[in-house]
Amino acid sequence: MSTSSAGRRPTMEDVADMAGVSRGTVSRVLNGGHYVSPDALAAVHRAIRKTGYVVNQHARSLVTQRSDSVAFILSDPQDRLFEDPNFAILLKGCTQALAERGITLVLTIAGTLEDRKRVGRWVTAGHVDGVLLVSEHAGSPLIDELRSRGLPIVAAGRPIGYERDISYVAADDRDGARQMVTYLRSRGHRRIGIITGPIDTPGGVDRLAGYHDVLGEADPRLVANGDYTQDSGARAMDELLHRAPDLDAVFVCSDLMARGAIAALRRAGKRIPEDVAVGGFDDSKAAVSATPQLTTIRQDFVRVSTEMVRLLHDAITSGGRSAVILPTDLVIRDSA
Amino acid sequence: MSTSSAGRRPTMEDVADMAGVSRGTVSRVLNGGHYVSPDALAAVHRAIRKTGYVVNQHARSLVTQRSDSVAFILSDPQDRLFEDPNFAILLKGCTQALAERGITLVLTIAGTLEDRKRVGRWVTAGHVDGVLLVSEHAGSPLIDELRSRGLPIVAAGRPIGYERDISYVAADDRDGARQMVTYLRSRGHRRIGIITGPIDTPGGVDRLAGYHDVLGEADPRLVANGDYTQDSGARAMDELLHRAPDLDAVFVCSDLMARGAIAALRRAGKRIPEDVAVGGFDDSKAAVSATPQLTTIRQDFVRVSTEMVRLLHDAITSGGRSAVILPTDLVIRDSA
DNA sequence: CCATTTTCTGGGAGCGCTCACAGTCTCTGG
DNA sequence: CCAGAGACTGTGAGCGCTCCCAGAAAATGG
Repeated sequence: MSTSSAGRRPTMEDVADMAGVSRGTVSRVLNGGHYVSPDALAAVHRAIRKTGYVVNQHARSLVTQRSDSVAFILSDPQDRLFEDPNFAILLKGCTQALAERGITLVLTIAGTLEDRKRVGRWVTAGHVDGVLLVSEHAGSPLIDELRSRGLPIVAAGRPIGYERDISYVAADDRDGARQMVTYLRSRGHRRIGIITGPIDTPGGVDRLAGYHDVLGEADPRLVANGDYTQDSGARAMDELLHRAPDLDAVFVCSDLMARGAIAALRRAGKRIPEDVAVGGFDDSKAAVSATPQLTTIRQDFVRVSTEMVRLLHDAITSGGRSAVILPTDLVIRDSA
Repeated sequence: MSTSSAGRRPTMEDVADMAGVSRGTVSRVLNGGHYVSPDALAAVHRAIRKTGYVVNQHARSLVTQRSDSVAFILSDPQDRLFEDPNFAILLKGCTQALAERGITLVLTIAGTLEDRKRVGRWVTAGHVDGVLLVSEHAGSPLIDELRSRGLPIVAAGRPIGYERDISYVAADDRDGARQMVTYLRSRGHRRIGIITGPIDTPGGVDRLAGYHDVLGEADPRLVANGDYTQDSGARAMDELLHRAPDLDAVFVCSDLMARGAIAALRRAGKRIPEDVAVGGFDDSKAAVSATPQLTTIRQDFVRVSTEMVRLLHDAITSGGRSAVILPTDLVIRDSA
């Protein structure tokens, strides 16, 4: 027992001594095992098992300048996202896709401004090699800070105001909205309302833009705002019914809001889809569990997550930025 | 421009040079600023701002053996938890409580066995100083691995089989169940059924134990198992109605399952609470949004999170383990 | 006034790893 | 039989920080 003292966590040196080789050989074994003789390889593996050696990530990262981790930063002030089943898919998808590349995903929440600062410091201190940004609202100082450090970033959804600066993966919100409104019109509806998402989110502005693409300027009384929650959908629907009692269809920019809108329509004595047709967006679980089942727009979140990871990996290894827009599809069910 | 080259990220040395002091002084400023003259302090701060210096966490951790981060490990094979509003409260609470101590919380998901291995390696490599364990099922190799590395651990909920080994914070499930069943009996119900959670979770076994505490061995036909999902609650209720059509009350071990059970009871033509009284558990949002509103058992998750963080912090700084059991309260609404 | 204490500073050592380089040893083919 | 090309190994340097210690400078007390 000359070198291996009691409480200390074993180092490469300990492993090397036990295996009768040098640090360098142990390192080679750990990093792929090339140019290592079978004997040495076996001896090192045995020594690793015996000592219970685990690499010291800090020492490794200090020299490699890499941590093999990326952060998934959630900067939604509310916890809206946790209730969104699509979010869980996105998170799982990213975790999975990164794991395949040997990278660990860690999620940090940065709801408050103070959180954002703390997380910014944490991230720039070198804990991660890159960042996946989710639901970052316009004008957040976090993006600027990360950018100034040269940290690779990929956003989920179009990062308003930063389209030319950071990579992102987004569903084609605008086209999805166009598809839905076109479909509603093709079914003979003429007074088509819209309940939008928050106007500081891409899903808010782009889906509204798609609506206008098809209908032109339309009647401003047919436009109401929501915030993606079920309650806000009901409230916006009430408003719409009040302002435009003759409306015969409504495009609701999220399935959850659509549920609220349907409840409000029912309360007003409207039948769906006979009196008012309802179109949703997301094709989340809420779409099929609603009555009637929602006609909606599907976004492929599994695809979004794999693309995000691909882009981030590219950015980490070779730099550069790019954007990917994924198609959206109309899913016809019973509500329209 | 002798030292500060272009692309390189600034080091303490750069800051020291610019401020006209030594590395040691910069380090002192960064770590509290004691024994530093006002002049030097100002100069260093100025240099830090000018260079945009951020500490290299790997270099620091390599010597301090600390990372000032802790992991929140989610090892639920399903994504059940993401739909649980209480989970969001727990996560936010822990993040907040840790932030107050200058520690960053990162969440990692370890659903599959492979994930668990990867996360185990990641954690033991030194990325974090401690671990908050959520919904760890009995017999997971993760606990053993973390324990063998001497990593401080605090579990949320009683860690079955590891009660003497790792710290934990739990609500008093057993007493909560007792309160509910006692209440149901006090309202005149005599055939009281139970829909349990998974029997490999503390919430599953302890709430059932509380039920038996009050009712003795009871009729085995009155016991059905669920898995905390709404659907499983409905299925278990159907089963119960089939086996014991005369039951006049049911204690459902989660609010979400209670919603399912209510739906099943309705389908069977039962009125709630007149024909069958229903008691839930959790006092989640689901409890108040249900019709009728659920009589349930409240657990204070904010308190759970602060206690978990306190215990973990103690464990990190001074070692040792302990357990905290928090009281649960009966909340009477309309379903019983 | 000098002897102490207290404040403040610089620099060496070393945390545990990777990487580049200089070797050594074996196996080819001419 | 020897030159050259592999295969394999050990070692030094250094990543960027903290910690400790020695020493200088300033404040204190008798």
